[in-house]
Amino acid sequence: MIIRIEPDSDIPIYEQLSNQIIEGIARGVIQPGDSLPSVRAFASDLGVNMHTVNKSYHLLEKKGIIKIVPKSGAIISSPQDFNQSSLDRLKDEYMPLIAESLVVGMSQKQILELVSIIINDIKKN
Amino acid sequence: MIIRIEPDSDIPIYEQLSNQIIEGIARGVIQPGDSLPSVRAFASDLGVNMHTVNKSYHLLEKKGIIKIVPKSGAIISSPQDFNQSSLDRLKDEYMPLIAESLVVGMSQKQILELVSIIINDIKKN
DNA sequence: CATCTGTTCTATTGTTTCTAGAACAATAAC
DNA sequence: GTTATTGTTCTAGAAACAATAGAACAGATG
Repeated sequence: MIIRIEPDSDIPIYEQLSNQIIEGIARGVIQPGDSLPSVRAFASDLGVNMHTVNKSYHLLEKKGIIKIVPKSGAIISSPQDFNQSSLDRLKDEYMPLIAESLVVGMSQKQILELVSIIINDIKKN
Repeated sequence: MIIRIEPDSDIPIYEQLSNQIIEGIARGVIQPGDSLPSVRAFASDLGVNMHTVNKSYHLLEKKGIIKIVPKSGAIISSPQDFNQSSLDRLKDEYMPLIAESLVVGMSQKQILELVSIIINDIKKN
């Protein structure tokens, strides 16, 4: 799995990493049951600090996407295990983005099309 | 227009304010051509610092949503004035959210439904 | 036993966020 | 024309966050 970190981005490194891991799962590059590299190995690969990777893992665990088994590894959870709070959080995160899309002049159709394009782009992998 | 600021949120105040202004425009509570309160008056209303409101205004201007006319006020732009860079930025922001939705187990249909619900919720105002 | 694992602790550095106060120049109001 | 208001700019400080670094621990794996 190829991870691309941009140190000068306004998005924190630990968030970039979390997002790309999520994208990797969505694309099927990583699958439920698979385990992520150790925080040390991953940090070494990416050229970042161990604690930064650790923070990413804990963010993913908070989102319910992986399970960190101490002294063993970080394992991708099954989609079945998602809960209502994840849905509520996602809705809150969609709202400002959709509002901005409307304000910027996009129609409902255009927004749904954009979302469809992104979904299909992910799925065809 | 009612603005609700949560000082203890993990979302910065200036971003909360920007988001709610955007939502207000999307809902039609504020319209293109309308002007926003002065940074001082708004800050006083909200109980925050003038510079925080100022930062919100500049974020909105960067997004192409308002135009700050020095010594005059901040005016809501028309939707026609949006540009390609806004679209690119929005696409980048949709991506991680959609990927997470898929990972968490939502189907394409469910995602499109959620987006539709949010759009209609905004539009019916 | 030795290694590797995630965890925890202290520490430092730089950035961001928020508040604060003051001053400036141009516009608007009277 | 004077006054008040406007957004802008500057310095400054506090607090939180982001990222790095090094060390140590205890449990699992080989």
